Amino acid sequence: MELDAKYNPSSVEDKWYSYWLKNKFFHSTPDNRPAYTIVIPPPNVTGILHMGHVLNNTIQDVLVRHARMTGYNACWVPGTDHASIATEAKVVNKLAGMGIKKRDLTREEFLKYAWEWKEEHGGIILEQLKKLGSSCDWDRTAFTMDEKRSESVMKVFVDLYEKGLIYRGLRMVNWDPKAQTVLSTEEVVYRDEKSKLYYLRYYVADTDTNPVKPTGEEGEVLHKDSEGRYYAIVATTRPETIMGDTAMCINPKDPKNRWLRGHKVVVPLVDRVIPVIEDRYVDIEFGTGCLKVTPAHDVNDYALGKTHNLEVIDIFNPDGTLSEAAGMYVGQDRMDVRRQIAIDLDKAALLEKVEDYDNKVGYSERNQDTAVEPRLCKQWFLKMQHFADIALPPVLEGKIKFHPSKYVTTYRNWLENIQDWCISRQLWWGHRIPAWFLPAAEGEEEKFVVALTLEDALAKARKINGYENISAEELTRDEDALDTWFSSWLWPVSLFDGINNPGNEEIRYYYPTNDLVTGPDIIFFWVARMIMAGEEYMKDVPFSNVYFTGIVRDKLGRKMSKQLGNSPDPLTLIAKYGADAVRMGMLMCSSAGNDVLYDDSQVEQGRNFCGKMWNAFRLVQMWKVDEKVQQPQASALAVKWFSNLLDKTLATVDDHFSKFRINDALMAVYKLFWDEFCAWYLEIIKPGYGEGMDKATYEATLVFFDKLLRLIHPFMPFITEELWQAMSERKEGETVMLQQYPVAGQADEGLIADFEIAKEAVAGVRSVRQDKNLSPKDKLNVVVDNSFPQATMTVVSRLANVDISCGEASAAAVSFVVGTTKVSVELAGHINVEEEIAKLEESLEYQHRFLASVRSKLANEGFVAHAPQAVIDGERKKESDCLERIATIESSLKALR
RNA sequence: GGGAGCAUAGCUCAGUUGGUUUAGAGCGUCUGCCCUACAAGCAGAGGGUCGGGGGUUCGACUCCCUCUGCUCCCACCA
Repeated sequence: MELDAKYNPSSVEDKWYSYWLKNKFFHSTPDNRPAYTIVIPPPNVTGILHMGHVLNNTIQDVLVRHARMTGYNACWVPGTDHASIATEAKVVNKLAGMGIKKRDLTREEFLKYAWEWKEEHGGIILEQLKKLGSSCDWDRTAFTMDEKRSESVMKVFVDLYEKGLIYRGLRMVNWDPKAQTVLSTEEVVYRDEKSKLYYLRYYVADTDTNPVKPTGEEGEVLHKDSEGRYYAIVATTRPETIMGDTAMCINPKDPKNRWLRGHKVVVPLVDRVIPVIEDRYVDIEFGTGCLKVTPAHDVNDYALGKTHNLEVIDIFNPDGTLSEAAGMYVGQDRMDVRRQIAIDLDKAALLEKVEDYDNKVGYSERNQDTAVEPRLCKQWFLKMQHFADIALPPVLEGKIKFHPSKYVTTYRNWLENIQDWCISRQLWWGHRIPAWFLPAAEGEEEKFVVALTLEDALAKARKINGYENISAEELTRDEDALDTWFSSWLWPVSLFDGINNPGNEEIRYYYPTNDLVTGPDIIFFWVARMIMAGEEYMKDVPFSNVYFTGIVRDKLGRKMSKQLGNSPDPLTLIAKYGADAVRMGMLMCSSAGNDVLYDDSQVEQGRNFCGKMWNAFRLVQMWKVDEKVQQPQASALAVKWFSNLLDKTLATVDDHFSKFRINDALMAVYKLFWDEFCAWYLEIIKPGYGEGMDKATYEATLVFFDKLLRLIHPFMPFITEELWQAMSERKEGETVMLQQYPVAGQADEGLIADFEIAKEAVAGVRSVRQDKNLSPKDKLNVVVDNSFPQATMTVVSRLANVDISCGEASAAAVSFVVGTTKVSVELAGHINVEEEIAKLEESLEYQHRFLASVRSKLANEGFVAHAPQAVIDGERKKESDCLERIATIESSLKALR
């Protein structure tokens, strides 16, 4: 087979990916092998591949391919997430572009557009994953809103409701005025913001009937205007909410404001009279110690309102504009009103001052330009204490291991302070809540039934007193959909239909899955909740290991983002460098849990490695076996050495895999191939120009190459398949991806150590050459001690281009020490005695200093008394080795002089 | 405000219960090489008082305290 001079990934990758697909190599069905299962973190169905996906999915693919080659029935289940908020927002935007408003459409019409959008854009990301080489079982591709998954969600909702874990309640929730839906606390991200603190005048209203009586206490602060009217000053960041004020609150222990006790004050501009209440909640030190209370628009104020029985005035519409209830600025956006009301207050001499103020403002995780509004409304909640109780033990007890383990603390803290999960969303794109409302009279408490179908709902409704004759038409289904995560938390179970069809063959075989690879940013959203659902519905953990990847950043450490334009397009990279190069580039710089600083140079390194493999293969391939050629000694030794080194490295790689140190495993493999196999092994056995190669060496080399390809395959699937296929005639249906992963054997450490001495000797001679400006082509004479590993001399001779012998070097030689033996390069005519003496003296001095440090340790009675024997022996060995080296250097010096 | 983590070569990071010759790797840098596998390469070299200070110990990059500087997570201070 003729190979191109350069590796061309694009012509190779599609070819082998289709081959793998055609032969269904990725497909898994239960059999008698142990299962190895990964469920993909389902990407947004209409999303496109970014660098984070590349990292995440490369790691999953490495794990899956490795497992597949080590005897497991490996199954990587792919799928996509309906991502309700994000997708609905995209559809709303698209419709807006067409001049259609969501609220002008019926639910059915809107969903028709949404499904069209999903069909059009959905699944693109899965095609992109294929370009990466992902070995997912595509026959199992799922969608969080497909039939089975939807059915699972409905069943779980009904089940949890019946267990009393789901309830409906009026709560202060986080409202996204743009998407016009409620969000869970986890979906709100807080951002530092430069804002203003407005100091407003609240005049005392009841001076006629209840004159202000200063207490005269120390610290009392009275405010009186030029006309002698008393007023309080309230500091607020949100002056636009004063229309909703129903009280002003002071701390009963605050001497500054105690004179306000029992009074009423006037809300500025609004002219509503509100009471002054007292509560220890108020921070005396903050602002003026006076707090305006707006129960409808602040969580704490709501709590205050409850204890003090205050009226709740909701002044906002769902879209964040002011409502009729505000009485002023009706219809204007809350942010515009904030600016305007400051002006109006100032004009009315009700604005005392404005200060700069840093505070945190909540935004929707999905929508970074509209601040979240606390809002009082009725929603569906899931009680979480029960789930926290069942999800904590498996992680604390190590049944589930987190990599890195520091996330156990994060996990624990969250579960120990768990809040109920708001699961309803005012969206149409999602799983519609299976609850039906019964007709109820005005002011009467709402009545509803939760059921899988309308028929069930009707049957349930008819059992309620007074509704025995209700008809299906009178039931109205809840308009809301469920939080996206309410379907993804079932993912490891629902993918194998474990909810609808408990105990089926697949769920029994594939569950629990093995490893989960995901980002720490969704540890609460997803990881924790999957553990909850797994424990609730399978009475078992959903996975044994969670590998948390870092965030992909640019080389300056900035997050990749569209705005910064610092996020390369993975497909462009793959087209330019090849998928294997991109995979390797991502893997090299990623240790579990650490952020990844991405730089093109890493991918270039991956590309270079492909080139190296390619060329090494070309070299081996051009060799011809000559039966008449005897195996050279150097080759025989090289074969033995590399075989042992391979065994040693395999053990290292196994160890790295077992600890999820994927990048270390890759690094070990990289060095084995490049430094050891190419730079040493191939150079030793390489026949001279035009010469044939002996059969034994050639065959051993093919065995090595085959093992190396298998070893590298999980990391770089395409080039390894290409080369493996090119190695010999392969039958249709054969593939490297289903070969056995190389198994480590016992390595001869002594042989490897001897060989290291030889390598150092070679490097030493080369260094002398470079130093003396001698061509590598000129053969030199080298003399070594008897202690030099004799068997390796032939290797030194070959690689350093020297004649090597044991014995005494002449005076005209340059010497260096390798380990404890002397290597001398005969250099008659090239030697500068002064220089060599200086060099040797320098190294002699160094050895003496080292000797002194070792001896001072050994002379230390404490050391000798306390240190373990092995350590003391080690120091003794250092001492004797050092003495040997000193003797060697001194003899060289003597010879020179 | 609470919690977690990090600080080792120019850059990115290893350093696994304290002792493995005087701390390692990859990339980058410098020098010399186009030698029929590979210049996307080969050969060689330089580069660190392990953030500062203190302590424990015979011995500290490793354990403890403290300071400094970053990062992340959580939290209702208007």
